[in-house]
Formats: sequence, structure tokens, C-alpha cells
Amino acid sequence: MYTSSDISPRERIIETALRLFYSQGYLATGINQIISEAKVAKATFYTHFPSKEELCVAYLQARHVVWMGWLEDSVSGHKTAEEKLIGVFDFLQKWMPESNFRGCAFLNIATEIPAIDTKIREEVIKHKDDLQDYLKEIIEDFAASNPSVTGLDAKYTSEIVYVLVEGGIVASQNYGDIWPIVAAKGAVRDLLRAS
Amino acid sequence: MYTSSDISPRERIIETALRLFYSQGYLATGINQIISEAKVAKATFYTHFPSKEELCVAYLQARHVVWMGWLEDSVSGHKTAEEKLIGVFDFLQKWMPESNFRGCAFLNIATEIPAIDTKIREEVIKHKDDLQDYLKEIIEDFAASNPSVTGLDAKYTSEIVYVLVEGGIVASQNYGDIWPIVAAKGAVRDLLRAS
DNA sequence: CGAGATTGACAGACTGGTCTGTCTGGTGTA
DNA sequence: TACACCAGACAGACCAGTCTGTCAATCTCG
Repeated sequence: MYTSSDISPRERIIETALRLFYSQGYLATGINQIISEAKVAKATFYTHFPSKEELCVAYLQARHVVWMGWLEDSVSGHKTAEEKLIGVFDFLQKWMPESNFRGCAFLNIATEIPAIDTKIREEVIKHKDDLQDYLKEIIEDFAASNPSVTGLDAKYTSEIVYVLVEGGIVASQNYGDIWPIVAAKGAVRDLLRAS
Repeated sequence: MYTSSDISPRERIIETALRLFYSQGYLATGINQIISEAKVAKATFYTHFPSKEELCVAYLQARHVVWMGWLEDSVSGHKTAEEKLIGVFDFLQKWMPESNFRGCAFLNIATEIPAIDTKIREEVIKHKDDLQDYLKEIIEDFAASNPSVTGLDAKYTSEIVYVLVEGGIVASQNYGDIWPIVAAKGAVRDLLRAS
């Protein structure tokens, strides 16, 4: 079979799903294409995943780890909270063209699966909650490290920044251009300056 | 046949598409379901539309008229430019729950059809361009009717407002809650006050 | 006015293909 | 022997789109 240095069938399936679900969409990607590109037998696939939907859940969990890793790696280079917050948008500006403007894997899947009470939608919510928490921490840091700033409501501000992140991503996805992210970054800069 | 007081097969198809494509998604809705719910023969469908994709284009064009109508009807009641801009978000706040938080029909379709160079994506861009123009006109009105406002760049400001609209819609869609739109509205109010 | 031609919609069988998921049987390794 | 994997046939449903044939309303022209 495969030795420890090789990649296991399960990992090959996940990696193929990461690529195909993201670039083609969930509904437009069939199991047959996944197993063929993952070089895995169908029976093997179904021993690892009970259904396509469960693969999708595993895909989103893997994607969450990957994407948050990208974001944190990109932002962690900055020192101040303000630089970090702007760095979030710098990351988006770099990431969107690299991903062919396919946008957020989680929102895309959520659009394809309208039913709310599914494991899939749960994973999407979880991802966005984590993203919001991440933004909120930076903003709380900003308030704490700038004593002159008094009128800043961290919850309210982080909600706005989060909405600007989402808007920047989807508008950029639609136009195939980063100008919406640039605009969102400008709005955040103004927001911090005004506080 | 059908008499003049009835609805023509073509209209029945479009109305069914408006309902099903929006609520279920484009890929998840089959032609068979559309013709069955529109009470139209398959041959009749294909005399009016050469393909499912062309029906989708007609659907988006119809949806554009309907949705912009809703927006303009809702906003036109306000007098000042500032009230109108806030009114845009009041409309979103009312519309999203009424539509079961399915979000923007155009962005949803664009997500399902990743290929950029399609008629479908063209319609999406057209819709968003019109929406942006609408926002920009209100903001230019705001600048013109407030002589004290000097440092307001209408293009830049309308880009930010547009991104807040998109972010509000998709975040609200994801969470099934209007708080992102409320936050976006607050951000716009702050933006106008600060200028 | 009236008869035949035309039109447009109807129902639904049919084609060729894809979908998810199951199952059988073969292969190599521990 | 036991297990994990492979290849691929298969089932049953559904997909977009084509086609045949029927029927009723309307148009055209004698």
C-alpha cells in the first residue's frame, strides 16, 4: 500500500476536495471526479466518509485551519494593533487574486446549501465566529494600547470591521478586482483615526 | 389557449424561475421542476428559452427590475440625501427577513457559476453597477446639499457604502440575523457625520 | 359566414449522460 | 487470516434537451 512517507487515501481525498470544491463549487463537483483525481477507489472513499455531505464538513474543517493559518501568518508580522488590523486587509488583497477571485469557501458553500439546519451551515457559522473573534481581539488590543481612545466600543467596531471584510471579499469576488478591499481598508483606517 | 386575462406560459416560467432559482439555487433547480410548477409543457419551455442558462439570464433581468423597484420605492419616501442613504439600510433590514435570509440573488448565482466570461456573470455585474450608481447619486446629492461638507470624495465614499451594503447582506444571510445590516447602517451614519 | 390552414400550447416518451451510493472481486501487506 | 486498498460494474434517480403527436383557438380567404 502506501508507506508512512506517502499521503494516505484520506488525506488525498481531503486535498482533492480542498481544490475541487473551492474552485468548482460543491454541487458542481461529483464524487467520481474527486475519487478519480485523488486516485482512490470508490469503496475506499465510502469507508472514510459516509456521504458527500460529510466530506464537505471535513473539507470546511480543513479549510478553516488552512485559511486562518494564512491570515494569522500574514498578520502576525505586524507590531501594533492598528497595523495588524490594516494587515488583515492587506492579506485579503494578496489572497483574492491568488485564489482567482473565488472568494470565501464558506460563504460559497452556504450559498449552495440554503437549508440552515445542516452540519455544513454550522461549520460556516463556526468559521465566521472565529474570524469575528480574531478581529475583536485586535480591536480590543487597539483600544487598550491607545489610552487616548475612549469612545471606542470594541464590539460595535468589530462588527463594522467584520462587515467590511465580508463586503470586501464578495464584492472583489464579483468584480474580479481588489478595489473593494482597498476601499474597505480605507474605511477601517478612517474608523481608527476618528476614534 | 389562454385568454388575455390569464398569464402567458412565458410569464409563468419566469415567475416560477424567480421563486425557485432564488429559494433553492440555480444548480439545485431542474428544468423538470420549473415546467411542472409553471404548468407548462417541456416543448413550450424550449420554444421560449433555448436553454436553462438563457432562462437564468432572463431570470436575472427580471429580478433586477423587481429588486431595484423595491429599493427605490422604499427609499423614495425620504426627503434628504442622508435619510435616503440610511433608508437603503432600512430597506435591507426589512427585505432580508422577508426573503428568509436568502440574500442577494445575483451574488448567489455568481457563486454557483464560477466562470467569469458568461452572460450570467455579465448580468450580475450590470446589476451591481446599477446599484453602485444609485448609491453614488445619493452621496453626490448629499455633498451638494450640504455646503459645509467639503472633504467628501463621492466616488470613494460610495465605494465604502457599497461594500457595507454587500457585507451587510452576506453576513446577514449567513447568520440569519439583521445585526450586520444594523452595524453597516451605523457605520454609514458615522461616515456622513464625520464628513 | 364558414372551412381549411396555421399557431401555440399541451402531455409525455425518449436519449444520452451524470449523480450518489452499493457491491463484488482482486491484490498486496502485516 | 485479516485488513486496507484498488478497479470498476451496477442500481436507481435525476439531469438537460429532443421529439412525436394531440388539441383548441385564431387567422385567412373564398
